[in-house]
Amino acid sequence: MRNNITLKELAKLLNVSVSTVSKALNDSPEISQKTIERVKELAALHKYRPNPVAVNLKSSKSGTIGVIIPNISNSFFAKVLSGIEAKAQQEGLQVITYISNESLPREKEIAELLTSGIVDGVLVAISEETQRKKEYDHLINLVEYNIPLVLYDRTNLDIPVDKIGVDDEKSLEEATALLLSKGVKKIGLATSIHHLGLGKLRIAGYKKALRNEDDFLIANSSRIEVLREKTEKLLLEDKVDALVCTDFESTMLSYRIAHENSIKIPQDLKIIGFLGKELATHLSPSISYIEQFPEKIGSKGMELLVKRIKGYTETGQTTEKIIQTELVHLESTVF
Amino acid sequence: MRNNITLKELAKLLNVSVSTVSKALNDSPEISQKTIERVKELAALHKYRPNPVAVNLKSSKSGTIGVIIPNISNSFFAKVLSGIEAKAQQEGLQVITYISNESLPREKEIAELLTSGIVDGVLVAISEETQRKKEYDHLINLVEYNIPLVLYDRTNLDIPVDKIGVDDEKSLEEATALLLSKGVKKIGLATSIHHLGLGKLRIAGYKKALRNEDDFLIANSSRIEVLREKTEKLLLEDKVDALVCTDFESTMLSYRIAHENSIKIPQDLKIIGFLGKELATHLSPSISYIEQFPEKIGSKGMELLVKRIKGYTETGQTTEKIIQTELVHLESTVF
DNA sequence: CTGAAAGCGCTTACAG
DNA sequence: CTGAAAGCGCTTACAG
Repeated sequence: MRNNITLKELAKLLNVSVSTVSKALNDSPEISQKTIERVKELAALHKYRPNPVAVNLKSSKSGTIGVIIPNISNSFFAKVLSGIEAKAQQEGLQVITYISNESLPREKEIAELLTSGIVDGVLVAISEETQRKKEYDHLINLVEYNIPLVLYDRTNLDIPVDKIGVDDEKSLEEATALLLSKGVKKIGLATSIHHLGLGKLRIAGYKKALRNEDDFLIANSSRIEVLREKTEKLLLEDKVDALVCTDFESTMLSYRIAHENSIKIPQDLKIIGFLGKELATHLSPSISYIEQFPEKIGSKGMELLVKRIKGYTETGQTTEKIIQTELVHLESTVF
Repeated sequence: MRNNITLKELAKLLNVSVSTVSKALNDSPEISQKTIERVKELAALHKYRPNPVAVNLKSSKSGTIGVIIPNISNSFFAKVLSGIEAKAQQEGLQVITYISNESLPREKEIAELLTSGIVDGVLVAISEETQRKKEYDHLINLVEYNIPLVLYDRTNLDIPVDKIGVDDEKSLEEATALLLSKGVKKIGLATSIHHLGLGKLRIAGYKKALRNEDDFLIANSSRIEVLREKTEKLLLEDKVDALVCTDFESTMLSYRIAHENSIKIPQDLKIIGFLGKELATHLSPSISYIEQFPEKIGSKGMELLVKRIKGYTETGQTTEKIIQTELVHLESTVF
């Protein structure tokens, strides 16, 4: 049953004033070396730690940043959080996590909460619903409250804040182009996220690489059974030689359908998908995937935010960073 | 460029004292209905929100709880966090996330940080290194600082705090027993976590079900290549009819080895593994798995913590809860 | 029913 | 070099 000692108590023990103790602990040049030493010694002895809440009240800084995550069970976001956390630790900042569960109302609630000054800055990946309904007032509101804001991953919305994203279009364009360069003729695309901004960009990349509209072979549905039918058609009727998949669901489904129909990967079918490294490498055969470096997105996003908080960035000027993706070749694209 | 209005400013605008405003907003019976209405109206107009930092300083509560997570990329922990978050939201609490990366030094740092009273309570799953070295002083220290502490998931250590865990031994015992009851003869076990408390318990469950030592067929190694060799031996030489796997790594590896050697699942080999639902159902064939209900662990853990914080639990008395696991049958155990 | 005062634990401009 | 005082934004026992 221990209690944290306060400045006041320390001062009493030392027979000096609270101000002197405070200054000594902060290495103020106003205080003599001797006093500084005396104070620090006793402070260490009693394991004094400044009450962060009181410090925050004085400085009107909370020393914490808020992170809004659409879905933490998505390993992409879990890794982004990991990157954010690591950087925060370096900076001596705390991370408060908010999970929006892809819900706009929840996101609004969170944003509302954050206007009370509970955090010094916010990192947001907007929810699916927010993307669909294009309602950004709650985010703009944060900016008006002078709360530094950085958008990560889901950045294709037009509000003037710092952004850190992935070049989603380019990622699938390059993947598709690579298959073409290897002489693959029929390349299909499977997607369960065509209705999201993210999915649209990835599909656009695929189309850009193929150029000719007649070559587009797309299976799209957010309903798994429909997507299954469409993908089966691609594999069995159109007999595609390769499939690029825009997300976990479509990647795993394609893999499953191939297996069920004894279509051999990579001999009969190449696959490139979006999966985390652990999963992609552990599948059999392993699946070539597009690495997005989520930890890097987290840490770079945090960097942008810290600059903003410290006022290094000019107001009225925003930065947009793109983390380049990388196609990782595994067994599913062996030629 | 908006700024949060303070009680003082509100008081000036209303020509009443700060105390009156404060009491009115808190529906104090000391204040007349008329004044309460006037105050609330203006507060709403100016979107007044109490500065949480100041409130915390008065109440010496931070309104936040800390969660120490060994590894957020592990989807089990991500889901636990999700459960914690959901419950925290109900309780109006903030969640500060700390990732220990399975490191004891980092865990100590975090614990040290938390003694400053930055949080009202802590949920901890200890790191692997902490488990191995059995160093718990930093946790005991938290208790001595009167910071309510709840251990989740990794709970087999002897310190007197509330715990919320999984019955790891029973989970594999039941899984193994089920296979036996279906007439499966040779049941092997693959594990990459035999050196961890968790792994030991799961292995103990397997042994308990089999009873006879001569029947134990175990492939264990934390080095993937060694585990591969041992598991191959189990499959190709010992010709086991079923494999129970204690973790992601061993489950995926077994699956992969079976595939490489054209061993048909479930015809030639049944598999029961530890995987998240999404992955287990999306594999082809899908893998029967042991559901641990991580969200429930999170929310129940949070419940224990909240009770402790509110002082509903008697000091000196600790609760230990176990969340029952459930074997989910998918294609890999079709008979 | 309303307000002045003290105080939560700290920092800092100012005086001595 | 040290200390008294004011103040960060709030709450609450006490007086009127």
